[in-house]
Amino acid sequence: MPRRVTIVDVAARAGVALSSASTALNGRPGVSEATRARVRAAADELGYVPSLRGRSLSAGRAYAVALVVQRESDVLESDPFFGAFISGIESVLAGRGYALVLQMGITARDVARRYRDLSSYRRVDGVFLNELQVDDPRIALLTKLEMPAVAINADRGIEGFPFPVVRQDGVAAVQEIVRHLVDLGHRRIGHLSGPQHFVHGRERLVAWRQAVLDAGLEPGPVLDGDFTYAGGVSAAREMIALPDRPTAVFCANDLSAVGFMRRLQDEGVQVPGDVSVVGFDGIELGTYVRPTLTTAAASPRLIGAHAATALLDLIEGAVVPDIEIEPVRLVVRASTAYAPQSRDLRHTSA
Amino acid sequence: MPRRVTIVDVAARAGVALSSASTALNGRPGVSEATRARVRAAADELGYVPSLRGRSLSAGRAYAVALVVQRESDVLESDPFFGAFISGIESVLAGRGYALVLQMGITARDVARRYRDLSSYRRVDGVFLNELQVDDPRIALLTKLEMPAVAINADRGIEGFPFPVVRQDGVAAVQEIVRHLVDLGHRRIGHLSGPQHFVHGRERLVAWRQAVLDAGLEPGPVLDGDFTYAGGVSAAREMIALPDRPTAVFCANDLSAVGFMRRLQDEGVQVPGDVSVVGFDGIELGTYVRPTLTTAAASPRLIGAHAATALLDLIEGAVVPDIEIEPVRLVVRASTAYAPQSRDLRHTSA
DNA sequence: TTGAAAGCGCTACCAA
DNA sequence: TTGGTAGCGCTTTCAA
Repeated sequence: MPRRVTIVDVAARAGVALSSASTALNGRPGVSEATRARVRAAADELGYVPSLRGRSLSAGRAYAVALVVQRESDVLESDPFFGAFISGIESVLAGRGYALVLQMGITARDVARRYRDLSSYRRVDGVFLNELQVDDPRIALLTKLEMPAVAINADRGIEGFPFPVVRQDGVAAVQEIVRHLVDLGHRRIGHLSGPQHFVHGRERLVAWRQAVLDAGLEPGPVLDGDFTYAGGVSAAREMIALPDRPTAVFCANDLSAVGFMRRLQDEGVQVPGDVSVVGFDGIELGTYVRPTLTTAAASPRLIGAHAATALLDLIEGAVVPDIEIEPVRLVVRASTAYAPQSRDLRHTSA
Repeated sequence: MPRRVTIVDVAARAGVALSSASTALNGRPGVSEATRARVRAAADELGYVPSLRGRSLSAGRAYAVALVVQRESDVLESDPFFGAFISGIESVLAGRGYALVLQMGITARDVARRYRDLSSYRRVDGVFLNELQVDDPRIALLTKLEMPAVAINADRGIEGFPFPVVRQDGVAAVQEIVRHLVDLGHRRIGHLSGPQHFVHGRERLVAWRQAVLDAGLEPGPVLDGDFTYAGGVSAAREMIALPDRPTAVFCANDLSAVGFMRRLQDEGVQVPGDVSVVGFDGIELGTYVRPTLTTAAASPRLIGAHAATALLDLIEGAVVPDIEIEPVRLVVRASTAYAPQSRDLRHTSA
């Protein structure tokens, strides 16, 4: 195996000093155009590829960023959000010479340890802060570690949030959802919640309640969910036992909505005949089921791309403003229809 | 910010030479136990963490491995196999100080470029070779690049395959599937295929045909699929138009099976009443749909863990044998039932 | 504008 | 067993 071509070889070939070769190759000012051209030519002829390792040690950078996912091992499987998110990140990193390091942790302790290790070994130059929790301990941790980070959909209310944030508003979509249901004549609109320690779980609950109140209605029952299919199943069981059932339920995400619908149907409750169901996320699964799921379509790929751009800019010393992308939008499909009472009303009033 | 603690500090604190500190810390022979203990103590007191970068440059290793996924951006989303596979990989890497670099490419050219870049920049020490194709060009590429690799479910037939292979046999499961269908009285058993340029696509077709022949039956129609939900939908449309429909169809994977069932049901064909359907993979989605999908459950997490172990061993210079894990096993659920004719037969013969 | 040289933090070789 | 030292490949500072 031939020895690797180094910048020393390039400098020798071009007949210039090592330092000039470096300056020329990196497009830094300080060499004549003639020299620069000569060095570039030499590099090309030799097939020179800069060593990440040498550069990394010298420049004090890893040229890599990390995404730490906190999941039960099998949940990444059923959460299709990540694929598109990662793909968006990757599309940007690749073009800028950075790599994505993916790590997984089960518990919050695991995750904290992964961040600590990433930091102490200097494995990466920055991280994505995804699926934020209320008072997320990672924020203090990363601040302490002085680790550059970009947060996804952090709570809007926090003053002096220490990292740039990429946001896609979901509140307006929840309002659209509720309006859609109200327009269909629903008067008793429940919510299948996500875990309230998640920012997006809480945000959706709060937005739902507010939107229902804004419509002059009493908020329907809140069923506890956890963003999983199984959680949706249990919630349906719970709802069926309720004395005064809602005619429509807004579920905090698609996966739980699908479990919820599944169980309702298995129990003989018609969707949307008896109960309208709405999800959130816009995952493909929502089009596989019957009825197809009315939902609000987020843009994970776009979020990933913007977050990656922001993180690299931040690492490279730029001042990065918060980024707001096009809001989540309502996608009406077949799981929502006129409320049963409403049909009666229309008949009576006709 | 205090200067980082380096091995020089540790050596000074312990009152030994830099080289002895390195030797002691890495557990290499060549220092007395007393010295080793003193160095370790000094390292602890100082909170020393070895720099990956220094070590990386010096040792000529990246302490990272890569998984390059070839997908349309949105397909990773709906292919839940990867989550568990990655989780299995990660569980091993973390314990051995390696990181997983995840890259994505759309076309085969993209993917080849990613491998080349990983190699020329020495970003990683090895790669996983997943979703092998027939005469996969990556094999020659990685061989040329002298990149250590571990392949997943490579074709058994290849002599002198250049990399260690982690295998989970799927052929026996296909035989189980066909036997299961035959036992249910099916005599006309079709196949919804995967792309034939994939090793696992071809293997499942071949195994299906052989198993049907072994049962003394004529292989039913082969419907072209591509492992996607949409492919399953089209195949169902195609099958419905067929003059002589099969009473059972073995689909090359779960995702296409779900699309296939969906369309059949939308067209009024009962599953399993009119047609029994079987998938392959054992993804969670198969339990979300109705009827729940009979399938063969692979073990992506286990495969990932074994592949990671093998790859790290290989990188560290060990001779790594091929690994065979427990075969894929049939999981009977609700999408398979007695063949319609068979019911009649049983009535007549009663 | 160019070139020499000092690190970055570690491993590994070779004397002592 | 120990300690000095030469790299690994690059960036960057400082003279020339």
